[in-house]
Amino acid sequence: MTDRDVDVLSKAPLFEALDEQGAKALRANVAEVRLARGQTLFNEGETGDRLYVVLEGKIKLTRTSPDGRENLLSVLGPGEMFGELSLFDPRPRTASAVAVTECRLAGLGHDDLRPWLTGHPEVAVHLLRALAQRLRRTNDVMADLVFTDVPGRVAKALLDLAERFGQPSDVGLHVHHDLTQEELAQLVGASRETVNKALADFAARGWLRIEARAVVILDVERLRKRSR
Amino acid sequence: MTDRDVDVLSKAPLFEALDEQGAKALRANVAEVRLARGQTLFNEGETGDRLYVVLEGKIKLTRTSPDGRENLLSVLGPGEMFGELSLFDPRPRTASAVAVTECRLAGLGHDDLRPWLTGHPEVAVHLLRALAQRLRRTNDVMADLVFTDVPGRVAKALLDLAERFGQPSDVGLHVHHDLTQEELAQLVGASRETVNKALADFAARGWLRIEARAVVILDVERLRKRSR
DNA sequence: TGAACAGTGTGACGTACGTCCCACCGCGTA
DNA sequence: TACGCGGTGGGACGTACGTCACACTGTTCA
Repeated sequence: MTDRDVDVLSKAPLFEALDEQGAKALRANVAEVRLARGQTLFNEGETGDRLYVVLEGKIKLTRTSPDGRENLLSVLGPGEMFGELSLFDPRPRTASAVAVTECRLAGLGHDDLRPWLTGHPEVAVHLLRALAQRLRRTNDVMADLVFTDVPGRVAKALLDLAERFGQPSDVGLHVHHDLTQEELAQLVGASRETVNKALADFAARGWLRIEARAVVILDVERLRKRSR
Repeated sequence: MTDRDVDVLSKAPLFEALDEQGAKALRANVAEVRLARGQTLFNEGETGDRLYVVLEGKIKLTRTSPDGRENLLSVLGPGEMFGELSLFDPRPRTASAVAVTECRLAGLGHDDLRPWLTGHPEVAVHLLRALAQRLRRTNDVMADLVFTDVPGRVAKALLDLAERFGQPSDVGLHVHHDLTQEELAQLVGASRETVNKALADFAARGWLRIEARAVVILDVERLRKRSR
């Protein structure tokens, strides 16, 4: 594990609560996992009690409806944690995890983590806070599904991705989200075609430029306005 | 606090992890709150760090969109907990709590609870599990919003309410949900009119009977099938 | 060099559901 | 008795968005 990895890990809610010594001890238990683009880490319905933190690359969490349609819960980048639900609540996974780009993950098993939860209350409290934040975010997304139209949701999704993966440049805010328009559509709960049209419309207005698996946001303010 | 209240409280995830002695000690800190139908306990945007458990009656959690439209997150009955997000993650409340029926609540403040979180790891772990379950449920609801049509969501909502508030009788499963059709509509993310039509359709098919703020489910199986 | 394929761009068409209406019913209050 | 008022029932109409269809591009693999 590189220094950079250690740095990324320390930003995850799980490690935030630990002092240098504790973090070091916990790090000793992580198993590193590497995935190629498109490779799946685990599938909906499987049992599993491992939690992961993204070290490098991007992972998507997806659900499949009975009739085979897909729904993208979220896209996670470096420092973000997932898979913890099955750890706190021992049930089959309710989502699949698939690599959006080549990526490296830090994995921690139930047995490695349990002593930290029971022996270090600060850790549990930090995790409670992290889950509470997630619940809030999820409720926000739900409200958007009900109240906001597809272009609005696309705008919001882009801004969210920009916040986490965006890189400012002289020409605009470069968001290399690595998602196909199909995946973007699954993320906002719409069809690929309507998402495409929304993007084309934004581009025609000069708010952004479309690139392969990326957009360059030219007018953040307009986009933000459209998202509400 | 009556014996019945003690019984109800003990089913809340917060108390589940405690032994008889611990539960007794924690109960000593609860403040009882009474609300009349329609009365609001707290509002979106307010600060607050109290957690509540419903002792009797029903509470709804609602969010209001910027343009004034309402969204009903959930309806909670006896034994169910709410308001804990602001306790774990100290931010303004993101939903309002309003009494759907006359009701009584047990309230616990941050200061009363903190020692239990840090001193009794089982409590924190139980709460983590409760939040994980909530997150799973919320994700389910989100998937329904994307994939299921309004009648399907209505069917699902009724079955969910039936599971929690339903009382079997000779004629059918009596679900006294205490919600107006408007509230039901806000719960499933649809307009009052379409929910009404869905209900009328179900009734015409003989799957249920509509009553004031209640339904009697006559054919659970058909309704379940329709919900998928 | 071409064939196959994944991803994108765009138009035509159908429909589920929202909005706008109004009628009706029961209930409390003047 | 009449009058509002909150809630329900249900029709007419518009539209956002899904589905289908097809053309176009760039990339990979014979």
